Amino acid sequence: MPRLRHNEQPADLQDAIKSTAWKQITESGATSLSLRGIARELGITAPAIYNYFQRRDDLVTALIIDAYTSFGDWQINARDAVPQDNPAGRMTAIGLAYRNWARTHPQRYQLIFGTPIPGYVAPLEKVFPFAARSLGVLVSVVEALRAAGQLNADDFPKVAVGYEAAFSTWKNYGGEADVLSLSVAVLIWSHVHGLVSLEIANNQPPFGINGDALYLYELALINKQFIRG
Amino acid sequence: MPRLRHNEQPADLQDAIKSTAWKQITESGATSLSLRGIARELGITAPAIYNYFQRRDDLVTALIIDAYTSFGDWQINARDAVPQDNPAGRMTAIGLAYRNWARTHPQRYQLIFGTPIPGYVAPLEKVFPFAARSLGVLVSVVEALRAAGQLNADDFPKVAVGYEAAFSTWKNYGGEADVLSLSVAVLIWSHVHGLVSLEIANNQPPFGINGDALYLYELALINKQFIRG
DNA sequence: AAACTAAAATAAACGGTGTATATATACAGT
DNA sequence: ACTGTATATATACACCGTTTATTTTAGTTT
Repeated sequence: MPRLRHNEQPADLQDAIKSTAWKQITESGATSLSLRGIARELGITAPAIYNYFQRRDDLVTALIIDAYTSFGDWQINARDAVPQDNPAGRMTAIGLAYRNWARTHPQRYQLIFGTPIPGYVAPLEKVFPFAARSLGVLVSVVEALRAAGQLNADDFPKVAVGYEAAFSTWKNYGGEADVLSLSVAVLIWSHVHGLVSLEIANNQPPFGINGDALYLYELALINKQFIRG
Repeated sequence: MPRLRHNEQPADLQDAIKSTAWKQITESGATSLSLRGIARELGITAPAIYNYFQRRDDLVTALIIDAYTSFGDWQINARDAVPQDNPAGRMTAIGLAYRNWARTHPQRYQLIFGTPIPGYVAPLEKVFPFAARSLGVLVSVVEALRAAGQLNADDFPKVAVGYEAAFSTWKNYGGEADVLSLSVAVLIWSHVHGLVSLEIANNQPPFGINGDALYLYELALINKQFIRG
């Protein structure tokens, strides 16, 4: 037998390419990510990268998966630091962790939720499991609230006919969450995402409010809206 | 006197460049905007564009200003279609208009709130007046609520010390709005922005909720939270 | 140990981008 | 007609992702 294939041997260069990519993203932003730049820093030629990533977009996808993994870790750790019998406290904890992660890793946040790479569109089938792992933390907290009879979402809109099938996609990746819990989680997610994305992208007009206080106010609003008792 | 300068004569080509840019953005997305592509379609050479826009980024800024103007128009029309003595109705109207505009012009929305152009960062001093005109509509509705004693935001966090000065920037462009009204407007804006940006970017997991119903639910939440009476 | 074979690197090139510089052209005022 | 300037083009540079052909490298087999 000849030389082993990549996926059968320790992929040193593959890791080196990714970490160099992260280094450049951290230093100069995701928009200036370039295969040639990575190769330059590694002392190799650009086409050599194609032995490890068939396209630039495949590298970006790998980076996005790394980012989602890091994000999901923060969410899991934040949730599990609060006792299981306190879902309201867990909700606040993961909300704070959401913003903290985004402010600690703004480039990663942009990579996931922005569109910094020209022409790149994330392949859902590859990224979804890792995105689901992250959102799944919020879903699990909503589920816990529901199980404890503390979820205040009686008048929540029903999922439209024709979309139930799409929910099974989630179940394949993210477990057995209830349809209502998923829907509520998406809306809560959109609230924190709205504030944080504006803050990270610096799109907030420069009449800057106290960011910490405003975010805490928002988390309190979420609790007031969706948690009873 | 020699030939007139651009800004003193009918700027045919300047407009042609912009509308060709919009055409290409609409057809193939903002990420594939290219000066050479525009020149190709106009039958001129790429450097000729530099007589009208000193940099690619200046063209993008002009496009963003156009987009903000269109967005602001929708906001103004939506607000003024509801009687002045019904600020709650006006709030819902501009909320619906926000999403309708984004869904009608997803590329324009992305151009303003996404980062589709590699390396581009909007020059705040040029863009701010037009952004302020758009957000100013929401601010004006919040102001009307406050004036009518219907604004429910007693426990809203105060603006942090050191930021008051930044508020005067807003006043220069956007008028005499109260600091509290501005703060509340930003939070409301972040709510609709969170939902709409996820919808436009297709970042919402594919267990799609009925988008219309969910958005209406969110607008109802906003009314419940911030409007009394 | 030598020969073979396939993986992984390089070299060179293609078509694309934004942009700077130098040059040609067209037009207004004297 | 001449002159000056605005505006076009021509050319070139430095990037980019990607493809092709070629060389090097290293493990397996004889």
